[in-house]
Amino acid sequence: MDQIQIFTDYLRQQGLKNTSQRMVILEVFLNSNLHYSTEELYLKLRKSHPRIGYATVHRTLKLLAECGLASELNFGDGQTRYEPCRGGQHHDHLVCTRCGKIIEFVEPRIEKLQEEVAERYGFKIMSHRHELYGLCSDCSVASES
Amino acid sequence: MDQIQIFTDYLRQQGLKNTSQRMVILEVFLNSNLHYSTEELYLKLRKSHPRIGYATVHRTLKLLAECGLASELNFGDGQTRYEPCRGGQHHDHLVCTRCGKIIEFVEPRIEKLQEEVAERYGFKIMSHRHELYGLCSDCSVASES
DNA sequence: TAAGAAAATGAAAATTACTTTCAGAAAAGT
DNA sequence: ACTTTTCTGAAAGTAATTTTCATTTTCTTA
Repeated sequence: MDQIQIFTDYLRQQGLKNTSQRMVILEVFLNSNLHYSTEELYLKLRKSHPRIGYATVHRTLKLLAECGLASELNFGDGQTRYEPCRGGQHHDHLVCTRCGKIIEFVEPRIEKLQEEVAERYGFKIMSHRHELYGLCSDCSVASES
Repeated sequence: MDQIQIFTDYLRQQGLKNTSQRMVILEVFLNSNLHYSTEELYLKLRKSHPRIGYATVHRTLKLLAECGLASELNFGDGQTRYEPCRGGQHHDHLVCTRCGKIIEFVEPRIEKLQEEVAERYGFKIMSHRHELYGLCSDCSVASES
């Protein structure tokens, strides 16, 4: 089942309506590998669909997060970002504090140790965030000058 | 060198002034093991020092973070929190999404794997955040009912 | 110690990101 | 088509944080 189907099913199931705006936002959102903030996605959409408002973009991103098609990210810059969930492997992020580049990483051994830690405290993990901040390879070279 | 000394040295070095407000805020902040938001610390301070303003508390917490005496935490509830840095071992957090309890954990093996991941991408880690969200032992028992 | 320069304070205003409101527009059921 | 319900977009409202500004305080320097 593709992502458009997942979304339309979710809308129907919730008694919500399938509007052209929602479809456009979903499509543009999916066809990118970026980590959009609401603002950024709104600005991008405005080029091709100038009539779509900020609030609609915001509300749609929330919906996408609800139905599992997007995940909310927060890198401490005061803006919530969204990335498409491709149903693949869970990943975390390296964030370059100089150029803003975001690299995704997968490290199952860390996931495993997390579980171990949680168990130590009788804690039941529902979600987590793990972000490494610093300089990406380009920027750490650049800053040596 | 104690923390008051670190702070006064930092102030002098930056050409900033050593005021009674700053000292009071530092003292109250250090004498607690909580993870204060600006609001919470302001309210606590107001009981003993009603003349201290919110903005001063906010500015002082920022200063403490700058000079390494506090670290900023962000658990996604829209409030920045601060905890005293005791120069001890680095720790991360388990956050109970039901009762708000915050448990600190230390897991050097995770720290080590992080470094390994960073190396994989030629990335130089400056800081990181790692938080596990879920139910603490009390709350997971309570929610079984 | 007093005077001057520089910075801090606290109240209020401004900013920022996000969320809600509301009147008109669009979708889905009848 | 008609009716009900939900959406939309613009604008207003929130909440946390940050800045402004007139006044006060601190830290030299005379």
